[in-house]
Amino acid sequence: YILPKINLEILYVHTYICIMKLEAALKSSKFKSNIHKAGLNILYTAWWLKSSTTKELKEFGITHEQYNVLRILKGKHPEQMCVKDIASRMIEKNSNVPRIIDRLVIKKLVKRATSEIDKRETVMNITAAGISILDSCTVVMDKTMDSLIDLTEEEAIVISELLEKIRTKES
Amino acid sequence: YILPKINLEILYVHTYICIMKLEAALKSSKFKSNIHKAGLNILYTAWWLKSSTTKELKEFGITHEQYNVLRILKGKHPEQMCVKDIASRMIEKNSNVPRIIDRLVIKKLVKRATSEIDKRETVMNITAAGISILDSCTVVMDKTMDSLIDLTEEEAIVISELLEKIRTKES
DNA sequence: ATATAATACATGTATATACACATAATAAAA
DNA sequence: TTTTATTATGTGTATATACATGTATTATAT
Repeated sequence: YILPKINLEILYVHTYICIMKLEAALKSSKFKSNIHKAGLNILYTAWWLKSSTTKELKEFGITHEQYNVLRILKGKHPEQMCVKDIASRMIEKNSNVPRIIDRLVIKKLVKRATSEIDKRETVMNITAAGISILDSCTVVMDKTMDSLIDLTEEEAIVISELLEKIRTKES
Repeated sequence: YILPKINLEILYVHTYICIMKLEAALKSSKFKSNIHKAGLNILYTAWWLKSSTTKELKEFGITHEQYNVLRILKGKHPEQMCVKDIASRMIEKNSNVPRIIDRLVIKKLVKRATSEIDKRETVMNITAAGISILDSCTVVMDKTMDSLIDLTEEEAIVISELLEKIRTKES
């Protein structure tokens, strides 16, 4: 890859700019290694991204995780999905899906029933109200994501490939 | 930057390899854009990294957040730190530091007292037991981090710069 | 000096994570 | 078929996040 140099200086012509170096974010002067720093940068950026998008969801009365479940359900709609299927698609794999569903059912955004085929399974379906609220959320969320992640197409691809390289493990 | 091409194919000569493309991780066939995909990759990689390191801490009986607080306290040791100072150095800025401290005090890894200078402040100090357990944790954590994040020095620097570019905002 | 504002922290509540364990239903084995 | 194992989910507990609110202390303003 040939990446264009990330020139932050050019932005100084504008009024105020908050360059969020990790050193400033964590008030730490130096890190053990660049590998270590990359790890902390990933963790901190994820927190930053999640808390920024969570704020946007607040007016809709749902959490980031509930939004995630609704998106997963809509992806298969009108097909039903069981807890296991939803869990396997969650960003945070240890999410306690039954309890996230509980709250969505209370809000009538999701319907829940026992599967006819396998009575161990609980099958979920997004309701019309759920689709409606999800669509409104999605507009805001996509716009927020685009404004938060201000990278070129090329840079976005590189960051995905580097992150996927990190997660690639032999065994 | 001139990044070496990330050649994943070369790894196939080994026995088994788990290439964690985001599509596989989230069982999703495609994403709205590369920007969007980058965002999800950041969130998912952070979860993956955090849950992997959390497992390592389990034998020491502390959580990722407690480890973080201990490291912050040791960084200033033998100086005392108040809640506000600790909070500003946390990776997750909304951490409820007083309650994380509660658990560390119960385990006698941290001592807590009211500040003499400003009685609103509570000042914390890591104990000898705290330093001892932290040192053991750090050995394991650093090794884990290095084995999880298998990037070249150059790639690690690029990923940090891209993440810092994302967080850089004008206002 | 007194009133008001700001600060630092504690605490309460709802939600979520992480994980252990219980239970019912299904699959597999003897 | 009966037993055993596995699977899918529910539930309980400890910890953490996110956020609102209360309280004591300090700073500021009049």
